[in-house]
Amino acid sequence: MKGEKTKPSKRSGYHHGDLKQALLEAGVALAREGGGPDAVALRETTRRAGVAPNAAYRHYASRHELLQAVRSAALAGLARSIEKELAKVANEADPVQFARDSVRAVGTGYMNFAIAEPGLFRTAFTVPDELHGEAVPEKAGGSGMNPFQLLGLALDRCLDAGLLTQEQRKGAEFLAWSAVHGLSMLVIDGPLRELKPEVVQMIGQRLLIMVEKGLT
Amino acid sequence: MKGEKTKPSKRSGYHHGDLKQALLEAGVALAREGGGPDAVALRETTRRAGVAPNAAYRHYASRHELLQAVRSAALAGLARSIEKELAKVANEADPVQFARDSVRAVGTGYMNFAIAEPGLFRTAFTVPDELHGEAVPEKAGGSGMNPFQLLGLALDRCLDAGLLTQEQRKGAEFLAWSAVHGLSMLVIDGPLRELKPEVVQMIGQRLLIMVEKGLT
DNA sequence: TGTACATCAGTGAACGCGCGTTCACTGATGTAC
DNA sequence: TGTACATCAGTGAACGCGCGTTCACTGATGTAC
Repeated sequence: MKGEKTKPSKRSGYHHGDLKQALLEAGVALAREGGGPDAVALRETTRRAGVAPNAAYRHYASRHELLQAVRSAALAGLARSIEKELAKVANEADPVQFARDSVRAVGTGYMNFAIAEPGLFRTAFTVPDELHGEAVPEKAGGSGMNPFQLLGLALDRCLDAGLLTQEQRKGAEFLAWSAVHGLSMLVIDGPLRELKPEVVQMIGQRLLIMVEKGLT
Repeated sequence: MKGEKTKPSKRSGYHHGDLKQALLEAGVALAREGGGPDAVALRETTRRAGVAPNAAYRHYASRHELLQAVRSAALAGLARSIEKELAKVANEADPVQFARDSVRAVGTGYMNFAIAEPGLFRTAFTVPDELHGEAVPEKAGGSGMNPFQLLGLALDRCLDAGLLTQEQRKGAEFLAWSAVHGLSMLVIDGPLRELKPEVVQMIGQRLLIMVEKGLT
């Protein structure tokens, strides 16, 4: 047996094994701990991976490219958080209740992630600097849907259940998303940052009710 | 006449005249042009003011303190934008319509500022790093009310007009604010960033309708 | 009104820092024969 | 199965940059007499 190779992230001599992945993980850790994208420094990332600074250039063309990978991972994490909440309501009988709960779940998963991982959340919403038409690769984990698509899914359920008209459904993503995104931001960065968690939780629920009522 | 002193921002020899103000203005310009708080570098600020780097320390204890001043100015700018919209509806007959329009005005002024001055908007919502109980000085321009207070004012009008019950009024700031803040963020930094201005404008109006309906 | 002097507001040079990136290199790996 | 060699994935040293901040200083201003 070639047992010595089974430790994937341990250095096996001169070669690393999977440096690209290790760098990505280190970058994610930095974004998480450092509270945002600025904390993802190429040098510090390589330091964490136990490698010379320039070794990163074998796998990423620049610091910016590494950051985009981290951003992608952060977005995937957000998606996973939403999916986790969605899974809880996956088997409902009443389609109307099902649709309502789905929208709620998306909002809850979104805000949960923002509060639990503010650094990654901020990183996920960093503007990609050069906005050349990127097709959103969205690799890691889960269903492969991004947060926006998951919200669309939940709203489609409202449409199917007759909660929303075609007219109302159109562009509803933007409205619901805005509300949830805004509260998340205000809680982690803004003036609501020192509110107690249970208060935030309550406001979050009221916000979702407002969205439900306001959309129809 | 002492006409030589009338040019306030022109250097009058060794002494500057009003360096503190000049630094603040340069800092605001940097935040505006650079797209956010990171662009407010102390050295660059002094360079703009035509002064040695360390001269800044006569007026601000640190880069951080300068940044807080810039942040304060940005917040004041936001308040002014809201007040501008509020002023348009100041003289209404029907109190219900007046109240509705007031809330709309606050939201519109808020979003207008975010879109017109994204750099200042981002700076306004930078976390003050050390969150020692700052009493929000809120000096410059206008009524002296901050954006949050202006929103509260508009919502009070809804309460007065009978649009909102006491129960509904409570904490309504957070809900309305979240929606408007979220759309602003998504438009300037997020996935809605390449939407055409007229589309954004329309979504903004729909969002405000949603808030109105959702709050009651 | 004129002078002495303390105070204020600026200068100039230097510090150490961490950063992203480039260069020429070398150790390890895998493939052809 | 053994060896030659191209390729790959790392090293080590150095670059220039802009930053925030500190130091000892000096020019300008205002006040007391």
